[in-house]
Order: sequence, then C-alpha cells, then structure tokens
Amino acid sequence: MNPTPRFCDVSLPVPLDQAFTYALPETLRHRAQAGSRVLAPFGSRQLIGVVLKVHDQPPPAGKTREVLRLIDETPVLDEKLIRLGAWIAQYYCAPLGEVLRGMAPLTGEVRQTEVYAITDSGRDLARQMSIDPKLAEDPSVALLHLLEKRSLSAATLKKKFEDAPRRLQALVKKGLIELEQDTTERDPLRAASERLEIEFHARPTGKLPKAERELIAFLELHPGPHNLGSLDAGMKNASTAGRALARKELAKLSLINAAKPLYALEREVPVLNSAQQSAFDTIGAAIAKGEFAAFLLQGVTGSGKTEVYLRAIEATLALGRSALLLVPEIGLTPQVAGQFSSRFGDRVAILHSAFTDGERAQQWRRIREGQAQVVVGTRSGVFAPVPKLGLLLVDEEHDSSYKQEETPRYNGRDVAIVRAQMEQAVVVLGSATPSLESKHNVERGKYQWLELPERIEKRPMPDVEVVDMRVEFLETKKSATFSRRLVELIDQRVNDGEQVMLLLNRRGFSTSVACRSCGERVTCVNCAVALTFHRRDRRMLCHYCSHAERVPEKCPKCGSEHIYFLGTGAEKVEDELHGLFPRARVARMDRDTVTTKRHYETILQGFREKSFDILVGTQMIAKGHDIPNVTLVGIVSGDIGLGLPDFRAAERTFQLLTQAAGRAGRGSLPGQVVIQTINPEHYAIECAAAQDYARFYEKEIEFRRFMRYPPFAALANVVLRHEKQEEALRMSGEIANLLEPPPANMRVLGPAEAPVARLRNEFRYQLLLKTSSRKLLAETLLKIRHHALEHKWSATALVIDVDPLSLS
DNA sequence: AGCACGCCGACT
DNA sequence: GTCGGCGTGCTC
Repeated sequence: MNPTPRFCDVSLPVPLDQAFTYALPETLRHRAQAGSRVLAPFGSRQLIGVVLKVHDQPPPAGKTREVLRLIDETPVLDEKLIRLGAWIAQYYCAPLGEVLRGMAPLTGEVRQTEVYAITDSGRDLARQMSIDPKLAEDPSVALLHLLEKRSLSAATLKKKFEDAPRRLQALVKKGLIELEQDTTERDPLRAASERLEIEFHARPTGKLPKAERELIAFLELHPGPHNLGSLDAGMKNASTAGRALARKELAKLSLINAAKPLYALEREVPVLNSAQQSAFDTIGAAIAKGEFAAFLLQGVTGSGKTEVYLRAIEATLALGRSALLLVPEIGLTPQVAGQFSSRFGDRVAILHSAFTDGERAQQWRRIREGQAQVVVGTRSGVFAPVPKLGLLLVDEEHDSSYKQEETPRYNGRDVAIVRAQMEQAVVVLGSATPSLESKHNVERGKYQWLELPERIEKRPMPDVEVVDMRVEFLETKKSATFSRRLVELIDQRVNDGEQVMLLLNRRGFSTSVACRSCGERVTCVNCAVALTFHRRDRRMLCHYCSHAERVPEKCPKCGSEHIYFLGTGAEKVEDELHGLFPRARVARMDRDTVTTKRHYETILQGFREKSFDILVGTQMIAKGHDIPNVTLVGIVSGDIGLGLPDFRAAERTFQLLTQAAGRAGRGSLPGQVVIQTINPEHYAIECAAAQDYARFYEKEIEFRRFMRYPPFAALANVVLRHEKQEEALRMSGEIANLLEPPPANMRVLGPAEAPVARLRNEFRYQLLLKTSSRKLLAETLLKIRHHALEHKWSATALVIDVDPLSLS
C-alpha cells in the first residue's frame, strides 16, 4: 500500500515558519519516522530538526538535499506532543521549529564542532612546500602541514597557533582549507568519573595490569554499582583502570541517574487531615474516571498540598498511568527531589534546568522508555514524553516563572491544561494565592475548586503587623530603612537564637546614581534604564543587559562633582544590618550572590543549619522552602511594584507578601511578620496582612472587570524593535495603520514606547491589543505577522507576546 | 537567526 | 592595492 517514503518534512530551529523537505538516503527510508530528530544540511550549516512526516512526494521546486543522519531510532516526540507543539506555535505566534527545539533536548546526544579540513589544492601546495625546509618555519605553512595529516577542530587550532583565526581565514580564502561542521555522537561514558558508576561484569581470562587486576577483584568481591570517582580515594588510578576494564568488557560502566537523591529522606507517610482527605478523594475519583478534569487546589502555605499531590500520584500509578509535576524555577531543590524519590524510588525522573544537556537527555530517555512514571520538572517539563499520562500537577500555579520570557513565549501552566485535554488526563493547579485567571475559571465552572483552609497540625497562621513608614518618618524625623518596631523585633529574635528573614525587592547597593547639581541619572549605554550601584565591586550595573561601568568622578552632563546614590538595595540593607546588629551573622541572597542553583542551595542550607541569624534577600527568599527556625519575616518595603503602571501590580504584591508571610513560623515556633509600607490602606497590603485571599480576589476582580483586563479580556503585546529609532517607530506606525479602524470588540493601545524604551541597543515600541474574543485576537495577530513577512521585516523586529505577564 | 555574497572607505 | 564595514537575500 504505502510506497517506501523517499522524502521527509523537517521542522528546523530557525525563525522561518515552514518545514523543509529533504530526501532520505536509502538506509534511512524505513527507519526515519515522524517525531525523530535528524541532522540536515541547511545552507552552509548542519541543523538538528524534527521530522514532521515521511512521504513520497517530491517537492515541486525539485531542489532537495539529503538528510545526513538519523539521531533517534525511536521518535523523541510522539504524535500528541507534536500536536501540542503545533498548538503552541499557533497560539503563541511562534515558529514551530523553535517550539519543537524547546520541547526536546535537541543537543543531548550529539556534539557539533567546527572542523578545518585541507582541500585538494591545499594538499598539493603542502607537498610542494615540504621540499623547501625554510618555509616550514612559517606558522601558516605549519598549520597546513598539520591539517594535511588530519582535520582539526577550530578550538584546538586556536589554542595551538598564535593569530590562528586570521591565518585560518586567509587559508580558507585561498581555497587551501575549508571549514566543515562535524557532528559526532557524544559518548556518554566520557563523562566525569563522579557521574559514572561501575559494576563487575566478567572475570578476566588473560593477564591484566596491576591496577585493573585489583579493581576487578574488588568489584567482584563487592557486587553492585560503585561510583567511579570515589573509588580513586581507596585505590590508586582506579578510575583510569575502570575505564580500561569497561573497554575490555570486563566491567560495566554506566551514567549515574542524575535524579538519584543525594540522601534518602526517611519519612513516614503522614495521615491526611479532613480537608486533605476530601481534596484527595475528589481528585482520586477523577483519576479513576480517566477523563479530562481540572482542579484548583487552594491551600495556605503549610496546609499540606504536597501530601495531596503525593497521594494523587500514587493513585495514578496504581492505575498504570504516569504523573507529571511542575514546580516553579526556584522550587526544584534537592529536598523536593528527595521527597519524591523517597516515596517513589527509581520511578522518579527529574527535569532540572541546572542539569547538563547529557543529564537532561538521560532523564528524557528514562521517561520515554517508561522507566520513570513520575516526572518532576520546571516549565519545560510539561513536554516530558511521559507514556500514558494520567495526571498533571502544577504547583504554585500563579508563579511567573511558568511564563517563558523568550520565544516561544508559552505559559507552562496553560500548556499543562491543554496537554491534559489532549491526553484525557486530570490536571490540578495548586496555590496559596491563585492567579485571578485560575480563580475566575473556578467561578466560570471550568475548574473544580478544592480548599485546604488550615495549616497542618493546626499550626497558627503568622501574626502580621503593618508599619506605616510615613508615620515612622513623622515621628522620628528620619528616613530609615528599618522602623523602630522592626529593629526591636529583630533584636529580640537574634538574642533568642531564632532566625529572621528580610525581604527586599532591589538588588545592588543603591538603586541609582545621580548628580546633585543637574539631577542627571546615570543610565545604561545600551538600555534606557538607570544603572544600579553595586558597592562590592564598586561598579554600576545594568540589570537588563549586564553592562557595567565605573562610577564617574564628575557628572558626564554638567561636570559637577556632586555625585550621590539614591534608594536602598539588598546590598545596602545588609550593610546597615551589620551596623545595627553587630553580633548578628547576616547572609544575603539575590542575583548577585546567587549565581548558580548550587549556590542558592548552599546559602539556604547554611541558613537552615543556623550558620546565619538573618537572611536578607530579594523575591528569591520568599519562594524558598521550609526553614523551621524562622520566627520573624520583615518586608522592608511592602510597596513593591505598587507604583508601576502594570495592571497586575496589586496581584503580584499580594502574592509576594502572602508568600513571604508564609515563611514565618512553619516549625513548632509561632511566626511573626512585619510589613513596612507607605500604602497601608492599599487593599493588596491590607488583604495580605489579614491573610484574606477571598477579599483580595473580590476587590481585584472588580477592578479587572471594570478595566476589562484579564481574565475579562485576552491580551497580546506587540513589540517592534530596531537599532534605529525611526525604523522601530515606523514599523509600529505601520502596525497601528493596519489595525485602523480597530475591529469592533478590540482595543488597541499605542503605539507607545515600551516600558524599557531601549534594550540591548534596540529601540522598542509596543502596541497592546485587548479583546474579549480569542478568535479575533488570533486573527489580528496573524494579520500582523503577514504584514511583517510581506514587508520583509527581519525576524527579530516583531515580537508578539500572547497572554503577557509583564509588559516589557 | 545565521551565513554568504556583494559593493564602498582607511590601512599595510 | 586589500581588509573589512554591514545591506540584502536565502536557506529544502
């Protein structure tokens, strides 16, 4: 029936919204399938793309090149995941190739390098020149002779030869050598010894070197896998010997499962309280039914949502289906991983952004092969190739890290809902402070609402106190970072050996550097934002593009020497704390001190082990995990973002304050929270202080309805960017014209300067589209994209953000 | 997005 | 005379 397919359509990771047809070499015709990755020549490059389908129709243009290599014998993406990718591409206005690239770890198993190879004429010349020994001293000639023997990677040559890039380029231009791309399978066993484990396989028959003989004897005596790296401690050259044994097939070397917990948490399974039990019963019934159902599980911090998740996962596994849990970027710590591993053992896979490509590919493989039925991951984990997916859980569903801030700009939570529908699975969104969208979906009957109103073990909610910083100023006649009340409480706690968390929203030392004479603020050369002073390295830093410069001695505008620093950042707060509480040990946690995931863990672990009394930090610490000894949480400025022209400002403030307050008193000690603010009567602050989500929701939903903001309208932010301001302005004008008159039922705001009008050297103008009709929004965006295509705008010029969380 | 090709200014 | 700037156009 079906003839042998000679062609395949491949989606490539380029911003071109089309598939490319390649010829299949004979050897691949029966092996390539939709969902497999292939290596394909593309212009002068080699790219890895995903096969969308195999077929036998030669493309009309007739120009086809051959697929170079098949990367997966088994497809990485099944038909449903490709459909999900197509949905994302369409809904979020992104090229399918880029969506698919984000879905599968495209580079896990292969390594691409640039390689220089000698050409025929280069070989001829090299032969001629080898007659003359004087010429051999010339580095370029030496280079040629080296390449005559074998091709070498650009990186190696650059290390070996001085001025290599220039010389290589000259040789390429003369046609003596050429640059090729080399794609090789990555040997997983070339990994660091610490990441490998070794096991006895067979008894040696012949003679072995001493180290290998000793090692194999040891392995035979101690069956089971051993970490190759740690063997070195007890035996000289053990890891080298181990690799040799593996080559001789006497020992088996394998990559350690990266999801393996560092330590097992021996925890007994807690008894559910009645709210947990009834939530679980409802979810469990839906799981048993095996149809799509969506739940919003609302429970205050410490109410035991995780235990409900665990039970729901157990119920899913019992029915032979798999489960997927999404957690916010910052939430996937070894603790969380350990908790799941101790419950589900080897059936857990972790998709961690801190993992290497190889580790991620390994986890991916375990999932695809059905070895791991429980997957815990961050945003992109929603694409895990879980067979028979029965349950999707989205923890802290309101968290903004679910939204990807670059193309494709998808929201992991919303994709989870769509995927659940495709898979006929149950989806549970969990949060202490649900997003307005999700709570509204409960009211519209789209989600079922489940509530956990109390903390487990009836622990009391923390006591929240609001300090009006305006009154504080009037009474003390000083503008201080800390109110007298907060100072008093910190002092008490530190003296009692309890711990304090202080939350602040600004990195750096001061928020900006300004001139006292003319008022000029120092701004970034690439972006239209003020630079932030970081005292530790005495530099000013752009928080958008990382540009750094030294603090000027004189004002660049008026020449005055009166430079001063405005505002308070985390660094300065830390400093002031040292002054106020000289005996207290203070740690700071923000993007400056936390550069890696591991670093984050180290600080948190140190705090947990009581190496510090006070932890100062940005939002990062609000999302941290249980630290039982924290009895006081101080929010230095509760007005975080309230003044910003963003309709979600109140929601974000409420969520952050509530979350931060939830950090206090999670152990046996009661907690206290102090919120310092100059807007004590703002409902976001009042409701957060009262821990009253219901009232906040009522107020906020009223505002959204009145202003026709989400969830009462669908939004899309259309940004035009260009190096030249006139160009950016012109393009945004064209889009505005295109939408004139605006369709009935749609409002077009702008074009206006983007909140950051210049970013990384590009001017940005934006239009905000607002409509109650999803269909109309999609159609309009399509029209805009067509316009961009017709007028040959560069692929970077037009950025469309559907359902934006922030308008930058 | 890359990357090659192609046409005009300041250097060995 | 060449290196090298970035405009323009294409990628199965």
